[in-house]
Formats: sequence, structure tokens, C-alpha cells
Amino acid sequence: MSDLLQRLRGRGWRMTSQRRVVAEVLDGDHVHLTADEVHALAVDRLPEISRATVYNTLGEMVSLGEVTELSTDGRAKRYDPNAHRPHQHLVCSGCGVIRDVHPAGDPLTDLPPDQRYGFTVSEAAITYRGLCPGCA
Amino acid sequence: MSDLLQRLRGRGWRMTSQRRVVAEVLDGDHVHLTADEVHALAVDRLPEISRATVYNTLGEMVSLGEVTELSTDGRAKRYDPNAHRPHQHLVCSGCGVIRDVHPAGDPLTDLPPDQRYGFTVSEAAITYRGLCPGCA
DNA sequence: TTAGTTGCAAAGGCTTTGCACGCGC
DNA sequence: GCGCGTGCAAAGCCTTTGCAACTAA
Repeated sequence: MSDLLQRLRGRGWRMTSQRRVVAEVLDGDHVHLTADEVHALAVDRLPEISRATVYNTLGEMVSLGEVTELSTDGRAKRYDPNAHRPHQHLVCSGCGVIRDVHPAGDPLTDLPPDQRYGFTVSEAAITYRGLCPGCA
Repeated sequence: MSDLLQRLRGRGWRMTSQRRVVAEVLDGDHVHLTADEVHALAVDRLPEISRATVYNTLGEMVSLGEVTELSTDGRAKRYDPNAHRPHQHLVCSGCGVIRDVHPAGDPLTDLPPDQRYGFTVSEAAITYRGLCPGCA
């Protein structure tokens, strides 16, 4: 918990109440939130915080490499605070909820050199799709 | 080539010049295009075609299951006409180009039952990211 | 004929930006 | 105090939709 906040502080990132609240909200929940959901939760703790600041802040966390941006099929982007723990995602086609999963093995090694077409491949992401218990 | 068009005709899909041109453009190019790129290429062949029709037509092809929608990085969606050939994608982080790859094995089987959290998992997509020869 | 398709323009969802004020360091 | 961060509102990008005219079967 608040692992993210500690990482950000450790990098000497200028801290404000808005940034702290965004980091806490992101890290404190077990599901991956959209920017608007982050804003809604942030408002509970800091009523004056603006949507623009939430968007800007999330964007900076992504630039710093401390948060990963997940874009699922035309819906709003979701933000994943576990940027340093290798994992994959399970997405519900119904409600869009995203949950982390940890299958065995490294997907990167599954792509043989003759399938790389000269690309310098640096990461591999697996997205499993289906319906969550609530939507099934 | 124009495999897609044949599949669509085979399903008894009502054919119009707009739909034919969209299918030809999508299938005729080896990269996966955005809706706007499809529109630009379609205009070359049929100057009056509207953006709305291109969007609607692509959406219907996706609903029919003949085209797959790819959402990369929160930018515009791209459309993949090879919906029936199992494959994965190699994405260039520099220019955004997407190329199909065919690694061995079925990624779906890599997710053990105890990692499914009650979800009914129906598909798995792997996205390999890196830099293409031109951007490296 | 007639249900389904098109084009236009306007609206919609999500996100970014310009600018003046405010605050962390 | 300085420079970056914030809030507001407006603009931006991509996409969808309402409606009247049109057309494939």
C-alpha cells in the first residue's frame, strides 16, 4: 500500500496534496481505474481537485514509468500502479473491469527470432478477455 | 486477396459501393489502418464517401466478427481484416505500425484455472512492443 | 417496393491546453 | 522568491447519432 507514493517521493518528485491524493487513490484500490474514476475518488478526499489536474498527474506518472496506461477497446483508459511487477491482464468484455493475473513463463521468449522481422522487441503484454462472474 | 469481401458477400451482407471500397481498402493493405486512414484511401476510389459511413461500416464488420478492432495506446483504433487467422501483433513504439506475427502455441492455455477468478475467458491477445527497423 | 444504407452536420465521450493564480521548495 | 503545479473553461480528437434522401435486392 502506497508503494507508489513512496516510489514517487523517492524520485524527488515535487509533492502536492493533489498528487498525493491521486497516488493514494490509484494504489489503494485493487481494480484499475479510469481517469474519471480516479477523479471521483480523489474528490472525496480533496473536494477542490480538478479533472485537468488528475489527467495531468496520471500522464506524468506514466511518463515517469511508475504507472502503466491500459487502453481497452475504445473505452476510457485505465491506470495500473503496479508498473514494476510483471503481470498480465484479465478484462471483462461486459463491464470493462480489469484484474491482474500472473501466468507462468515469460511471453517475450515465445516470439522466436525469425518472427521478429527486424524489430527490437522489448516487452510483451497478454490480455485475456472474457466475462466476469457478475456479467456472465 | 479480397478474402474479406468474399466472406462478407458469402454471408449475404447487403453490398453497396461504399462497403465494397471499405473492404477492399482494409484488405488490400498489409498494415492495419485507422478509421481515418481507411476513409482517406476510400476517398481515392469513391470521392463522395463520408467519414460516418466508414465508421459505421467498420463497426458492422467488427460486429459480424469479420474484422478485429485493435486499440493501441489510446490513439485511434486500427482495424485488422484477418479475424479468422489466429495471430498476434508486433507494434512499433516509434511510428505505431502494426504487423502480424504467429508465435507457436495457444496463449489461452497459458492461463491456469486458478488464475481465472471466476471469469469465462474466451480469448487471449499478445502484443509485442518494440522498435521497427526504421525507428531503431 | 421497401427495408436497409448513406451523407451531412451536430452532438458526444474522453482528454489536452492556455492562461492567471497559488503553492512547494 | 522562483518556478512549477493547479483550476477553470474552452478546444481537440476520435467517434456516434438523428434525420431525410437514396438504393440494392
